Amino acid sequence: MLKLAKLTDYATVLMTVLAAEPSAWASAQELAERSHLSLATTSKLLKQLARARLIEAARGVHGGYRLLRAPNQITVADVVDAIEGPIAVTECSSHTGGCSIEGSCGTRANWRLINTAIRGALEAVTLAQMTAPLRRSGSETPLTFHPRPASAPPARE
Amino acid sequence: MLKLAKLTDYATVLMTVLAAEPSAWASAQELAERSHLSLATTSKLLKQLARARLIEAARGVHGGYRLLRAPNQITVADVVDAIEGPIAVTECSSHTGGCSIEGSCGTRANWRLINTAIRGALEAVTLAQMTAPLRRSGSETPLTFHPRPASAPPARE
DNA sequence: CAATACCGGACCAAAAAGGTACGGTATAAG
DNA sequence: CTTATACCGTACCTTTTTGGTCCGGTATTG
Repeated sequence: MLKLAKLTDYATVLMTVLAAEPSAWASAQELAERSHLSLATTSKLLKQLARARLIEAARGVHGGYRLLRAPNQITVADVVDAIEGPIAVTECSSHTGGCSIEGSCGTRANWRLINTAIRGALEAVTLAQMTAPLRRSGSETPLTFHPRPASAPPARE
Repeated sequence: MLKLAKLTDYATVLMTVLAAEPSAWASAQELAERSHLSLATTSKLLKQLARARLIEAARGVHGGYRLLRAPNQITVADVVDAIEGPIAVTECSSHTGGCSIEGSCGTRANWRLINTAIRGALEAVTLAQMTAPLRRSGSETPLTFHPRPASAPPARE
């Protein structure tokens, strides 16, 4: 468990499809086909992604959607935020109050840390990396977690 | 979002309560009171934790529960596993098959990495740390994520 | 044998997630 | 200026998951 919503997963698929041709407009219809999702679901997700300002929308005959930032400037964390809202592993890991044992519970701070670490893991992977089949530099390539995703990985263009 | 179940949160509370006196037996009744949870819910969770071999149970008049390992040998990941089952951020991040776009989707490997990183974050925090109010060595203490925790491996049995 | 306590499920209600539908509005072509 | 395309907003419904409770059974102690 500790899984994220299916729709979030779908959203990342859509985003990677969009990342394949960053500057071209693609209609919801097209994207639905390419991602093997229903048009209705696709539309719903695209709307949410547009509202979160990850993609931009254009109406009209030749309208559609396209990324608003370069694939290496969009992280998985961005997509999760867009669909599920801010990450909060536990009730108390983000906002205070609402927990009945607030006073006696000394674990809040630790949850916050865990939360931050998880977010870091999601921020460490960009769309550009998701589209690339993963360069393997060994048998297993552990995901190194840098608090800030600084450098741009080699986009396959 | 990306939150873990409330019951998992409760379970960690129970575990920290147990960690306060690692060698003493405590009945479900007692634990329920100390954790401010209902007896029914407490029992259910304790049963699951016992089945996962994180705690041991003793029946009879002076029975109860207690930790099966030292507080610094039990991680948050263990508790999550016990209550929610193995961590799997997406459908495809653990087992193969079942995904309709399995073939065309090049993101599986990356999800696996993200999954591993998240698990690492959960494995990096032990019960002992959860009970301690967190030693702060600065303004903010970021949780350093080591892909492989050297000193305290999870090693479930 | 009686009181204490854990064991194993079944069960249910509430909440969340997944998915669909529909009336509305902007754009561009003819 | 009409029409076809395509996004927009939101309401709606169905299914699944989650949270929580209850009960009959078994082991242990005195």
